[in-house]
Amino acid sequence: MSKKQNTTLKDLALALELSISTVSRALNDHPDISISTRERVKLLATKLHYTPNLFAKGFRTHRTHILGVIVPNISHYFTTTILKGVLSESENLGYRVIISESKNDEIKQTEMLETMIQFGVDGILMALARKTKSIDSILQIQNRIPLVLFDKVSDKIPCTQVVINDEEAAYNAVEHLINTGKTRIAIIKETEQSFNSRKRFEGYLRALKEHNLPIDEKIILSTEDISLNKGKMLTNNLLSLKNRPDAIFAITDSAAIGAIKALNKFNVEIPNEIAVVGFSNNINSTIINPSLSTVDQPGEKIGRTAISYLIDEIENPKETLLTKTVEIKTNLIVRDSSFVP
Amino acid sequence: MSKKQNTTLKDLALALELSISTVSRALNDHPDISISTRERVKLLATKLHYTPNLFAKGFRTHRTHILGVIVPNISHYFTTTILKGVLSESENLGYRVIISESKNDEIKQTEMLETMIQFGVDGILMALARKTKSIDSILQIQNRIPLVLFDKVSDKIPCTQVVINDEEAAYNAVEHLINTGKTRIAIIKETEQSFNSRKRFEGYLRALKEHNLPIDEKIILSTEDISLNKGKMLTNNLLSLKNRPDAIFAITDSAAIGAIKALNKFNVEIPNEIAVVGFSNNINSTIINPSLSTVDQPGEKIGRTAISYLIDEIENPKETLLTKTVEIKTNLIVRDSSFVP
DNA sequence: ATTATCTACGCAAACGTTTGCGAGAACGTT
DNA sequence: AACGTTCTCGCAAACGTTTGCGTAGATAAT
Repeated sequence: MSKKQNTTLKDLALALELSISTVSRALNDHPDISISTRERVKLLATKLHYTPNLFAKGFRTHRTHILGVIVPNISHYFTTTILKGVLSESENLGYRVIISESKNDEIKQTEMLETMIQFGVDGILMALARKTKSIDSILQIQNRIPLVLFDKVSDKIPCTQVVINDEEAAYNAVEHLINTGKTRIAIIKETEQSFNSRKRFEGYLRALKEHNLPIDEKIILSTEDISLNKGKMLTNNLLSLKNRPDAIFAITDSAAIGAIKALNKFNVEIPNEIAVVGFSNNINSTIINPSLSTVDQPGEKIGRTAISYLIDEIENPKETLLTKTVEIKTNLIVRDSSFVP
Repeated sequence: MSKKQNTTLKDLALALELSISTVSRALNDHPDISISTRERVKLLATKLHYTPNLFAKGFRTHRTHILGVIVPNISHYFTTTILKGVLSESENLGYRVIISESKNDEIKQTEMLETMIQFGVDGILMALARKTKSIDSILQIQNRIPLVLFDKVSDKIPCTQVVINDEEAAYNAVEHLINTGKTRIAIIKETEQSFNSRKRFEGYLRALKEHNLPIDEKIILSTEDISLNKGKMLTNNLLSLKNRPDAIFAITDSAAIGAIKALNKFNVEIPNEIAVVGFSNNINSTIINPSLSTVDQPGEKIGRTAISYLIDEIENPKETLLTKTVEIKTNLIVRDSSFVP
């Protein structure tokens, strides 16, 4: 009904007795326009609540100021903290974000890349779906628009990648256990060689080696799809060992919580008999009893830096694509599951 | 480098020796164009991977096929399940979604409404920020584009609102406690009269009345900002009562978990001495020990129906704005915190 | 005085699509 | 044979913005 016509450049031009092009340049601070007229134009523009028509603009400049973000699963708490950073940073820099879930489905993932490009996003930020094989479609995206990877990354894709220092974080976690007097530390990890799992395992190994502790295959457990239940089951296996471990480092919080549940069930004293450390700082980690020691991943910071790199690449296009890994520091949060007063 | 020019209507027209307008109409199934040419055009279009330039299109039609979604906090698990539904349904119907967080800040909320409109969204879906006062700005939005509310709604805004049947859900939860033999049921709710809290309280009262149980003000507890810690504190209060309750109905899972933590601390047997029921079916509800009985809110369904109503309004504009409340059924999940074999 | 340089602005095309209007061809009607 | 319809299609304008180019006037250089 109230058609609330937005004011356009034409309106401003008419009112100021200038040409449309001059008004446009004035608003964009083009040096061809004298300072005085620039100010005159801007004054009226704000007075009339002029806001540029984003379509006409994007239509001309092929820039939409919209970013695409693809995550495997939006319900993971860690993901949402990243999204918080993504949203706030991009809004600060004048961009909006459209989000999609790949559900760890590679087909869907490439579909999304396509439609996002079709929707004209200026750049894409994504965490790879599990077991992403066909790098091709992703590489194709790259000579269309900038791409930045985070969390789930791949060194086969030449772009900037924002991750945490998995290896060091795991090293610190295991070292912490060693410092509390533990000498036989089990690990629960993924079989499937995900980037994160591999790095964390390396950190685990380095910590043991540097502290001259033996590495025992029997307490290095792997599972295909790591989860709370798998954590439980594998912990049961550990408990049935003749030579039980005195600590468990689980590569993910859910597995760690499963471990605690299993230990609780068999009345194993935590952390005295067996300590537990997880990874991610889920909300759950304070719900479980005893509360879980874990590696905190600063999600917001990851999101913010990933976005800032992406926007930088959009606004200052580089000639060559190169892999650049940005590592965000994590920090260990010690709680009751590993705390020895 | 490889400028990968997208094919345009012009290209098709040239190749087919037709005019641009005919090609356009053919692709849009305009009756003026003969079926045979329509097919010819479409064939070549798919062969050449023609995809319409969304900007030019939006520029002309003032339609972007982008929806705006505003939520108070993206990190709430319940919110993410809703978003799952929102994303999948809108993608099915050919729309994309841009998401923003209001952080329960009313100022930010109205800002976001503004910039979303500026970005040309076709419609907006939102959950109100807590204590939203100035309905004005929202009403203003409404005569620009369609608006649908979900979860946190207000009957002062004439639009369709998708919510759960709070009253009935609470009724069922309390009735369940009564059926297990409980007769003195406390409630932990919000003071601030949020829509949800009020409705759930009404359900609580109705359940007691219909089962001829007395209503005792001393076990009706309220808090301004409901949380895990508040749940703990209020439960401590309940425990210090001479006449303790034999069950607690907390209006939110976090408060219920706080209650369980407090009960565990004082070695109160759950559910025999005091049973607990929460509301939301957080992930946490299975982490806590004993596991929490709670009301499951089908987030995905809420998201999907909200989106489908929104898109319907976009594609079939109504003349008059009217309040229409759509209630989604919940169901009670009984776990150990209230289960009596 | 003539020419070159600079400043400040306007003209008009272009981006790709949709759409009102008009018009030729084919057909049937009288 | 003249006329009215219907079916297909093309012409051209329009959406709001950016931008290459042109240019009038002012200033500086020769």
